[in-house]
Amino acid sequence: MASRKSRPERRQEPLSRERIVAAAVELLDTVGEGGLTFRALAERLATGPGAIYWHVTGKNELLAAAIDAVIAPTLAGDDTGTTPQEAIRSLALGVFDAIDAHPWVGTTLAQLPRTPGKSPMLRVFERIGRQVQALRVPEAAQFTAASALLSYILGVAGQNAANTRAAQANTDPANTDRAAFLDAVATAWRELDPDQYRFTRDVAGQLREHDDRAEFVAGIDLILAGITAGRADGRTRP
Amino acid sequence: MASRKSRPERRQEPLSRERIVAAAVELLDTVGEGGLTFRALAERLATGPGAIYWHVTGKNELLAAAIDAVIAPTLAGDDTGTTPQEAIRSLALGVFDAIDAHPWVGTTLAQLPRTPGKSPMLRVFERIGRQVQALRVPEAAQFTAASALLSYILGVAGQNAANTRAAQANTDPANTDRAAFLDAVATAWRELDPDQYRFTRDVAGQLREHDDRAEFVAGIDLILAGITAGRADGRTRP
DNA sequence: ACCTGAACACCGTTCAAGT
DNA sequence: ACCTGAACACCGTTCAAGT
Repeated sequence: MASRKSRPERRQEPLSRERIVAAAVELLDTVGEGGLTFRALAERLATGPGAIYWHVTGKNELLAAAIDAVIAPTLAGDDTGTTPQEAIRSLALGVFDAIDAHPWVGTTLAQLPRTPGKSPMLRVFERIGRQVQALRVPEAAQFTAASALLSYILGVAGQNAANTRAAQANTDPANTDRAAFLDAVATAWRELDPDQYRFTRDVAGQLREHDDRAEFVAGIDLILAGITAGRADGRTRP
Repeated sequence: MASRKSRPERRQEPLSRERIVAAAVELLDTVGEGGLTFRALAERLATGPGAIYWHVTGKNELLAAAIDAVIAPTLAGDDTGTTPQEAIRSLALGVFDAIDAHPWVGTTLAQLPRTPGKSPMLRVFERIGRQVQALRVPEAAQFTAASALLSYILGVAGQNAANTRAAQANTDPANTDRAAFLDAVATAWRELDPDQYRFTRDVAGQLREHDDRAEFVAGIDLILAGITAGRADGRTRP
């Protein structure tokens, strides 16, 4: 009685690369890295595992696309009107925040080759490089400077992902209490052998008031200071 | 006739954690990351897959132990009699060379949590930290400095592993011609859209005379310069 | 105490067959 | 052109049963 022709069912939208990647991101966010399975993905998309292969060559490409979907938006911002240092800081923080929100990104990101097009890393590299040029770094040193910044960002990304995973393993998966995790690490560090781990014990206390994000920018500033060291405009915070 | 009691067969040495880890390293070195399988490992040790579990809790622990076996020896050196900068450089290069010789280390290393004991990363952190203290970095900044250096090292490790893998994928697995790979990347970079990838195209030429190892130390020196910036003894190369 | 190896519960990927 | 889902060739891990 209601309607002559029933509307097309919601779940019968045609499959597409975008829908698949979106579902993959959702799966990764909710179930974690181990949860991304062609079978689970197929079920979520109300189809069979084989269907996905028509739109995507395999799991590697799917993962790369998922990472790209999460990282690319953070690179949309505009750099004009700020100092190069500020631009690099906000660029780096954008990547940091994206990884913080999607911890699974950090795990894989660091080991994607910096190949053209495919990898979002090349876009980050390019953006950093332009600011390095704006810093008037001599041409021969530009590659080194941009690479160092990118490597640092990737290193922190990996460590951060490892920490989130460890935090989730220690407590129940629902409770990602970062502070409690840091406390546990600090306590463990303080119990290390004083002869073998003098320094680690010394800095264990600093873990308590530790802010991952602030620490991350501090590292960026350290590298920026190194890049501009010995120059008239060498101050990092202008 | 030869001997009354036959000597125990070579392959019947009892299983032990060390033998298992050694076999795992060998497998990883020869067949790569995907080659480390409990079945393949069991075959190499002339036993069943289940036997391994009596000595090792699972694959994660096995991988961590394999990494430890490769990294730990590089930390054996003595730091006395050199400047802190030199000590940090040689420490970092030790890790770099170990990863270069065993590319599979780079993939996993970056995502091991810096937990006590388990991870070789904590030992590296400790060693770096001591030299940071020797650099007379103010106490409040020591953690940041040591963390930045470690993150950078881990980031390069991951990138390096990714590059070796990409190089092996492009050419036949036997031929890990790094130079040819860099050439291919340089060419690809030069073909990028000039509007979108201005910087990357600019530095593509530098890839040709690029030396991974030298580039790595240059980055370390950049961070060291940042750490000591603005101080009387601020020069990195004394 | 230590080893064996079949069995369990999964994977990614392929591919004939359908529409 | 696009989808289906059974089938293939694997995994890590467990565990009864052996010595």
